[in-house]
Amino acid sequence: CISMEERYTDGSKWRFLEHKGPVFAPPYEPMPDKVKFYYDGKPMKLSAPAEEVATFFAKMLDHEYTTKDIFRKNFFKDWRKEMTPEEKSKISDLNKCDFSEMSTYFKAQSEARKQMTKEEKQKIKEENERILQEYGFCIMDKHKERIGNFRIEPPGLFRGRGDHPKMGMLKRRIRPQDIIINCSKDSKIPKPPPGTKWKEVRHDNKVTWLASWTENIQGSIKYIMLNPSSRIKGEKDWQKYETARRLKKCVDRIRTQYRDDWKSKEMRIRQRAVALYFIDKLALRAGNEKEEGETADTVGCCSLRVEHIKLYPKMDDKEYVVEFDFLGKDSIRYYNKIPVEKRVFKNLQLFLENKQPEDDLFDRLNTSILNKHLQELMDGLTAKVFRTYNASITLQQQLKELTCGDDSVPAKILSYNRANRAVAILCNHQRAPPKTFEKSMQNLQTKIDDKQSQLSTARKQLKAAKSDHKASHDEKSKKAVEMKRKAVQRIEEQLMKLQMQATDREENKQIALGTSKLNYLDPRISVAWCKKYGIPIEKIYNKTQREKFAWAIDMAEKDYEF
DNA sequence: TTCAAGACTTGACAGTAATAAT
DNA sequence: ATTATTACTGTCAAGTCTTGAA
Repeated sequence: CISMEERYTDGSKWRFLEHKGPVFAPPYEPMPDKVKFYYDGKPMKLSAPAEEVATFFAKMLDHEYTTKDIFRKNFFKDWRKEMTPEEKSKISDLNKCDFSEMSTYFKAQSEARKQMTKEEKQKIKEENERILQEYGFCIMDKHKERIGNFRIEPPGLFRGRGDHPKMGMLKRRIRPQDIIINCSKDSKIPKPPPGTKWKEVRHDNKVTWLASWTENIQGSIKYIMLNPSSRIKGEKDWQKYETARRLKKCVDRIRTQYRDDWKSKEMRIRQRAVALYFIDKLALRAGNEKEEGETADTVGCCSLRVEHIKLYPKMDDKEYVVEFDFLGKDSIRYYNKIPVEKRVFKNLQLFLENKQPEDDLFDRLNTSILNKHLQELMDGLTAKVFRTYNASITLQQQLKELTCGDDSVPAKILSYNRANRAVAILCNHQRAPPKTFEKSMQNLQTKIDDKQSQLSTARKQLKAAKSDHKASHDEKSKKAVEMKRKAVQRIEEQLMKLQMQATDREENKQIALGTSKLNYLDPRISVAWCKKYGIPIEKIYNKTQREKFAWAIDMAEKDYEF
């Protein structure tokens, strides 16, 4: 068994690390000559670099964002950088560019890929498997571990989320000379592709990554790291939940404290206390400040602006209602109306005084001030621990409330999903309703209707069999009654299962359960629940999830308490 | 104290594989 | 066997938080 503390006391993450380096994106294959690009109605042969970037645009032609001004502007600017001087002087207006033949060509290609024979598909699959076996694993401290992302991201056009100022920019191709390799000195150093060199080979065992490079859009660093099933990720995950459990022990004290701070003479303390209240009660993210113009305009708690909240002294039958409306991570909208305590409300009014809509709500606060304060309240406490804690405790409490021991397995699973859903709603984990949602809902309803008529038929048959038996009283008719009874029972079960499915799906239309399940819910709660109610763990976690949570599946007994 | 760089977690979603229905 | 549907996996962007230098 591994210890709760870090494996090494000096902050090192490993002693030995050996891997084969990353897999690069396949090189660009020029268009066949018959596929033409047209400028101003006339065919024009592009140089390979310009053509490659043009194909990125052509591949996206069906997407709405290729019509957006910013996207087009950014793309065109970066595209021109790849052109020869002649191309540059000729191609001056994106609106005169016709990529449609390229687009058609790619569609045909993807159609052809779908039409491949079984053998061809099998061959590709085997090749992928070979690459996985060769590059997808590493050795870390005597263990063979799965690597998370061993393929380098291919070049393409950047599509940020939401209203991103950099959408359409060229994400450049990553070459071996861009890559920093990290491994141990005494390992076999990965070989760069023939004729190339790595940017650097280093041996830093204070970090967990195997390779890194700097991407050109934001200038941030990207990493190759291990899969969630690895020891190093698993231990970290466990640690995260243990920190959240420590918060459970002192959360009452912290709540008392911040409520007290609502009355503080100092503005910065009041702001800190109100912000913390939101983080605790609404599971808001911390909200680091962001560089303006570099990313989409999104906020979290500390970066909320005046324009993001509205105060209603009275709304319907409630008093002191705060209405939140802002774009959070990934530009997902957060909309919520909640009644708050009078003191919070009065404080908010105070914070809003003499401010413009675009001013910060908490002008005396940022995440680093808040986290410094939290650190003093509990070792290892930061804003995000509240999200983990509230998510996990909600799951545990909802499971307790919703699960009925006498329920069938599908009913219990519906309860589990509802508990999971409560968490997803708390964390505002939304998804776009699946494109085929309405249709698939209809299909399910048809199935239910069919099943219902099957049931009534079966019931009639049972009735008939019974009266038959009453008349004859022989063995054969008795058996027939039993058969029919079983048939009815079976159909009833199937019907119930379908109805459960329909309910579950309907309630889940705009809610994404995956993120909370993977990142916020202490898996030991789920494992314990499965054990307690005799639910196979496979019903809750698929294979990947079971691998990620192997530590919890090993560890938790039916009486585990978060 | 501020700032940026760095390392790591969290997040929605698209493409693909697996399974079910026809 | 083929097609439709669902489940899963990989992708890669966007957060959080820490650290170290100015």
